Amino acid sequence: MNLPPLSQAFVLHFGEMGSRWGVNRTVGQIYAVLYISSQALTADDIVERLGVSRSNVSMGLKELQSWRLVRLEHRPGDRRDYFSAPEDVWQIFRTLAEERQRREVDPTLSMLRDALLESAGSPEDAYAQERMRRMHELIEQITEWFAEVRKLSPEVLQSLMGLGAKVARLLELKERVLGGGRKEPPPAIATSDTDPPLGPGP
Amino acid sequence: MNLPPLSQAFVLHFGEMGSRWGVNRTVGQIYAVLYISSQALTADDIVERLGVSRSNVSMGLKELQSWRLVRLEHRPGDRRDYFSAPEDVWQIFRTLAEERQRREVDPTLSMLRDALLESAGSPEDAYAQERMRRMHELIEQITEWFAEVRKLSPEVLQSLMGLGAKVARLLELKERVLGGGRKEPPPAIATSDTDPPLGPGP
DNA sequence: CTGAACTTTCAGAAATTACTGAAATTACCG
DNA sequence: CGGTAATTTCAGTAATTTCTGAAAGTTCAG
Repeated sequence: MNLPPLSQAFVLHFGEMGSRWGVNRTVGQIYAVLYISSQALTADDIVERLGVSRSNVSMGLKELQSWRLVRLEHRPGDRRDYFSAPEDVWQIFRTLAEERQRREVDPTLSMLRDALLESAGSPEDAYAQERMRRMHELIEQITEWFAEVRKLSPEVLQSLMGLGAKVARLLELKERVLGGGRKEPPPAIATSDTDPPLGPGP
Repeated sequence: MNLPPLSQAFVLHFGEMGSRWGVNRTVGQIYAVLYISSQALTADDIVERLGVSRSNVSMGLKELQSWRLVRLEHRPGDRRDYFSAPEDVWQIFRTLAEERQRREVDPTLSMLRDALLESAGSPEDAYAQERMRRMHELIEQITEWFAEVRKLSPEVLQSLMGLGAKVARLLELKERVLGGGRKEPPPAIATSDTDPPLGPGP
């Protein structure tokens, strides 16, 4: 590996972390190299910095492109592909969240929806189905919330995050000022804690 | 695998998904079996349902315990260990988020902090360090926000999620009502989009 | 103690995943 | 076209991870 010391530490760390994620070491390292590079790099630049095979880099870049985490560009009079990682960290975060949603959450939602349409053929399955319903409900709620939040500009989002839990106090404020002018009526909100117990299974 | 049809589909799916996550197929399946079970199960019950070795189940349960996703209980007059998955889906979500924070985010924050304390020995490293600073900033902000949000009760949290992006409008409302009575002064909020460009590297 | 019931550990086998170099393919230039 | 510079694919190998059965460990009743 051919990198200055700080960069090397960062790249090695991303290699390790990559594995805790859905990507392999090399993919993590390639992304790290691009993230801290001040200019776009060719695949051979990356080979040179990481000391892995050209084909490995090619595959890694392809995977990073499928995550929309790297961008491909070209230079006039140069046939090579140049790769770079978008700079805006908020945008990176958003992209990551979207891709994970697509890869991890959507298939699960879809499986749960299918299972909820079937009719249970045994008491065990009936109970299982009820548990799936609860999981489906949760995931759908979080998914919808996140889709909404994605519409906010980074500025507003940052303000909200800056407020942190104080947002909860805003909620009370709203109640006070607008006097419960919500779409849904204000009866006690159902929570998992207050859901009726499912009762013992078979 | 010895499970009724709906349960089996769910368990198989969790096995697949487990791999996209940081856990292996068996661990995912064990969790799934416990999640949809109406009562606590012994390790041998799980062996029976999944058709994997006893030792594999033992290791998987240990891992799930380290994630705080399963709970161990005992019954009077029975020496065996009984395992169950907590019922409350919100609590499960919270636990997952906390563990991932601990395993994926905290080590990265720590590495970044260390790197930011060093002094860069080359122009490349100086640029890399600046990029790391931006990443550190983002992660820290999101981490703090999440720590705040964790303090909210599930009820309030659900209300907030129900509001979705409408929360942003609350923000404007607050400005209007309270007239900018914030801790921090209200100059334009710095965003990644408006950060000064770092300029070309070396 | 002893032994039965249960759980954990661990070394090696099996399965999976990652990586490489060679060959095939693509893109472009003259 | 033919040639060259680049990228991609792929079959085989290397490395890693997962899984198992056997052995060791633990707990508790008698």
